[in-house]
Amino acid sequence: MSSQEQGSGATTSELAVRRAKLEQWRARGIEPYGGRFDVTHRSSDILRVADARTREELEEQRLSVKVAGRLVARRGHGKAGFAHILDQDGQIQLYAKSDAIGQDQYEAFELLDIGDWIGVSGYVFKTNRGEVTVHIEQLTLLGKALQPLPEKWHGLRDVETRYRRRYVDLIVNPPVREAFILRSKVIQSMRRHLDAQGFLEVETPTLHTVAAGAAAKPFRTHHNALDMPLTLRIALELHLKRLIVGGMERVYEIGRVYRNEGISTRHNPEFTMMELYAAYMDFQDIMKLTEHLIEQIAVDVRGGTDLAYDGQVVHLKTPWRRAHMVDLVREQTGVDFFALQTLAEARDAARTHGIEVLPSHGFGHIVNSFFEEKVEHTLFQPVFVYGHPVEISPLAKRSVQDPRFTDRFELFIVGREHGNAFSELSDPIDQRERFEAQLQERALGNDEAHEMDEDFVLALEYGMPPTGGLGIGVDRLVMLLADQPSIRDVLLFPLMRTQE
RNA sequence: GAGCCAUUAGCUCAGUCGGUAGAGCACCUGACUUUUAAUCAGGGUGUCGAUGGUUCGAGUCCAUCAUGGCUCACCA
Repeated sequence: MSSQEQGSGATTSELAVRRAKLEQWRARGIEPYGGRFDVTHRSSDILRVADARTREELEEQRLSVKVAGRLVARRGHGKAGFAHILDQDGQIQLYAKSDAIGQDQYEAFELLDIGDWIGVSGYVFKTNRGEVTVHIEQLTLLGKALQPLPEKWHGLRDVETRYRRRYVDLIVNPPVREAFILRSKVIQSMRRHLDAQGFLEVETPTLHTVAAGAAAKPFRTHHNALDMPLTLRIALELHLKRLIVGGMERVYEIGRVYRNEGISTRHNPEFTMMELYAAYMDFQDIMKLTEHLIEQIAVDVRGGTDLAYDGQVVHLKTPWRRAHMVDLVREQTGVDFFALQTLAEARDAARTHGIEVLPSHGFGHIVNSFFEEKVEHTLFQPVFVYGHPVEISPLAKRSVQDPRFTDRFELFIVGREHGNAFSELSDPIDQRERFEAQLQERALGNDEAHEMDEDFVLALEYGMPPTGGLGIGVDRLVMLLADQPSIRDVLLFPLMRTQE
């Protein structure tokens, strides 16, 4: 094996055959990596036009088309042959006949390999069996494939190869292509509905000097010219709220965030968040906004609100259930944290129920641990869980009823968190204290506690209107709507360890 | 980070008790002018993930490593 063939997929001989064909094309005076091609129809356009006509009508009209795509199947019959090409919309059959296109063009047709990009011009007809087919009049090689494609029947199953060579996965596994088209539609729909409500889409920095806005370990990097440490953002939150201070009353951003943490079926180091902030709203308003947004997206991309997920049915018809975190914990465990007043009581309850308590854990952390351990996985149908403890919510406004808790909610669907929202903390003095409490946690060993963001506190000192904010994990929403069990199935290029 | 599982032809997979590797598709040669996973005749193209070990002999047994998957941990 020569060095340039190292690591390639195919056997030396199959590669050699295709390389030889490359030279045969050149010998015919044809450059195998061609130039532009005027496409008049996608495969779906041809099917739509032809389906509306009978065989006889098509024969009379001789509708001319130019279509391009990747050769994915071919069946030769001596001096004639059929083929299928795949374009972004799907497949269309081609028919080549030596009598009609001449010996030279027919030899070219026979020289093609599965995987080659071609353009054809011809006319549309229906075969004896009724399949809409383009009768080739002119064949153009647009791009030679040197690697063979996986098998037509079983496709590509090997999960590792599917992720590492997503381009092959997209070619041979149609449901994969559909899932990513759906992803695009989800984001499109999200934008449309937010834009319609007067939200302004903005872009904020991904290189941050302070890793705040979420509890997560950041990626660290460095700017050479300024000789300055930087982190990749772990959230969009604090910059978007600065814009609220600046008087941009409704803003949102759909963007990548980065967290230097474990990888699982629900976590990738980089993922897509949508965060929005709306002046004069509170977390109750955001609940309504959230459920309607997701309901509308589901209708847009799935045509309804009852969705199959993992063999069960999720009902996304609004309104959704609202439940206080403490009430849910009481339902599942009988422990009523409204009634417990001291940290000691909470620790006792945790010991009784086998909940681990770390030294840095306060009352609120214990409530949260109960929720995560005992409740979270039970929440299959959509539910807004509200009233998170203040200790785990350093950016949320305290609840007027009980200042140990906040006006915050998380949205759970299929046992997973899909969104996080609150009435934003706008009191700069309280905000500074919350950051300081986070720094103390950090000192006690929680390296995911927030860092102090002095400039953000300064912004709040200029005055922020009452504001409701929301973050939605876009990847998880796509997983839900596409009925995919792993985040890697909705990320085109999930992070993989490098080989060798 | 831990446990379990997987890794054999380009792809999808067999491979029994340890005896020097097989099928289908793809590919190659030939036949065939409306096929549909086209068909017919012929051809096996391989560092059995890697490295050690046990053995007369290892795809198979053992150890280590690599990569991946799942579960757990982590991750609001």
